[in-house]
Amino acid sequence: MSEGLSERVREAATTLGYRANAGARNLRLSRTMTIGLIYERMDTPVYLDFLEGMSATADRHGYSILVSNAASDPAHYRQLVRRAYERRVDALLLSTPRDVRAELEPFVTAGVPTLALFGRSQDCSDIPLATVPQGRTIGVAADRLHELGHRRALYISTATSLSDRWRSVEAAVSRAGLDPVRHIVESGIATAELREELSRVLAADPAATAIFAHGRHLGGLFGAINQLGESIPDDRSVVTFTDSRLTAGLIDPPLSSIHVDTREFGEQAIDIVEVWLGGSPPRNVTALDLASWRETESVAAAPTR
Amino acid sequence: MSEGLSERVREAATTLGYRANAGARNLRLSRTMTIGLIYERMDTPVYLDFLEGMSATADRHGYSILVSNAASDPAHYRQLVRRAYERRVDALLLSTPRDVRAELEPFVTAGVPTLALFGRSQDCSDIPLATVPQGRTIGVAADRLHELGHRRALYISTATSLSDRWRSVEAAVSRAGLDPVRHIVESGIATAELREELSRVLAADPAATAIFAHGRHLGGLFGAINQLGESIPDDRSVVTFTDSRLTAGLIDPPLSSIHVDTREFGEQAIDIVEVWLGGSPPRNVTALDLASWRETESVAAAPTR
DNA sequence: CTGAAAGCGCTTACAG
DNA sequence: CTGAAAGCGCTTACAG
Repeated sequence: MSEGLSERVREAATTLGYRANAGARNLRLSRTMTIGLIYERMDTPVYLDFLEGMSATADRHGYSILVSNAASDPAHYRQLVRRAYERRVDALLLSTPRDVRAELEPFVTAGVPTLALFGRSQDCSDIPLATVPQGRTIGVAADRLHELGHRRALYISTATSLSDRWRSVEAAVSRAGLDPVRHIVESGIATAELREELSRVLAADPAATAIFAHGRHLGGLFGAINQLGESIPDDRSVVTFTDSRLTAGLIDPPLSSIHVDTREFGEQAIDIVEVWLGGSPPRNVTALDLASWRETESVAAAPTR
Repeated sequence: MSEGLSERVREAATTLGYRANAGARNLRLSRTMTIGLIYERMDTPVYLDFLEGMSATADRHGYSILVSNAASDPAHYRQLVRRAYERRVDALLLSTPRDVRAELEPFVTAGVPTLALFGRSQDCSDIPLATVPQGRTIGVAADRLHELGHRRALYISTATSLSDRWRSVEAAVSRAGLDPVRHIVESGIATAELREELSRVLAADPAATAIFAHGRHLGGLFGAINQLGESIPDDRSVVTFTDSRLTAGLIDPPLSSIHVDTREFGEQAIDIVEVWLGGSPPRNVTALDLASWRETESVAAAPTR
């Protein structure tokens, strides 16, 4: 075939608008160039950061991402896993998988890369996990708070958490020489209600001058502190977790945080999968060093009695 | 075939773990049961709300969603459109398409449902658009601010916006009897820098007691107001746009807003596509009535001189 | 009613 | 080097 001919064919293809059918090609090559992502829920902007990172690297490797959301429904989660298998995704990323081991069996049997993210339940303990351990960084924060004179730390969160952050906080805070206390908040509580609840908690515990809280409880916390006539950081120092790039611009001065680069986490998750597709499965748990302590004006010396 | 046999076959299939290959089935049926979603960027949590709504309805109809992100790169956007075509998505949702008309041609020719979201550039004016018009609601807000004694409204935003909100604000605000002024912010500006910039703007314009600002500029705005020793709502009333469910919990008291139910928008976008797949294309622009005025303590009577 | 064949749109090994 | 055939895993129209 002459060079000129090949050129003319190419030209004709462009003119006629021929575009190869990727599905047909992939059927022939028995792959789909598709990576499944199943979210257990979509309740924090951090998931968009993650998706952005994933999407960027997957794109670069020619993969497309099939996202879905179980919306906190375990049965739905299982169904989504089955669907992902029917679609023969080349790899599956699972946000906090819980009680889905049976549905994952076809993937495991077929040797399809299947990676748990953020956390996983007991039954899925043989499914490789990628996480960003925050214990060390929480330790840095706790030490700093102790240095600033704080002696009692309050951790605010909902009850269930597969990533089990309370244990990390409790351990790190005790080690630093502060008393750890926990306040459990009902999941999905309204901000106004949370404000009242935290007002009582704070009023009853003036010694808890260091506070760790998650993004979704920040509004209620600020409201409570305000309502009590207290202020940040004069009366209470506040630290938050994995703040999203997308919400950072909402608070000024910005909060001190156990920061996690979630976008980068997304990129590295795909890297792991990519290597796995190349034949090397990851270890049972891959700890990504993506957490860092970010100190801002929301943290200061503990008030003197 | 006896009923018992059919039952035994079904059983055997389950035991052996047989799951039909959806790709092969879809090739035969020349469809993919896949809907493409291309984001021009992923810079607000609102996009996760939208994705959640889309995902829920698409799921219900048996469709999967292929998301991608052009990350503000026009060439990348065009490439993603080509990729979506190669994958033969059954329908394509485009967040603010701009200068991609040529790449959309194969979809248009093939009669594949292709829907623009939020806004579209001039060249894409024949691609049906779904939006949530906010003019009326901005009018309600403006009237309310006038009623509260405000006479000058400041609108803060970046320069480019396909949805062109400034025109709506300008028109509505003037109609209500307030002077509209605009302050253009550099895209991607840091919160601290924005705080300084807005401090100067506000100091120079004490009469602008009503302020309209987007989520990403709120931190800087709060900082500026604080820095000037002013407060909300005593000195300035603040209104924001399409606040995300995901960030609502971050601010207390909550902000007044031109609220848009973005999750529902996602659901209805899929409904439109679903009807289109059934044979009825939508009108050139579908205006969804999903905006509402939410008044909170961030808005109050204008200060008396 | 049952079973084999054709075909969806590709790629690749193979014969000419 | 070129061209026709086989096959990826399904569904459906068709012959027996």
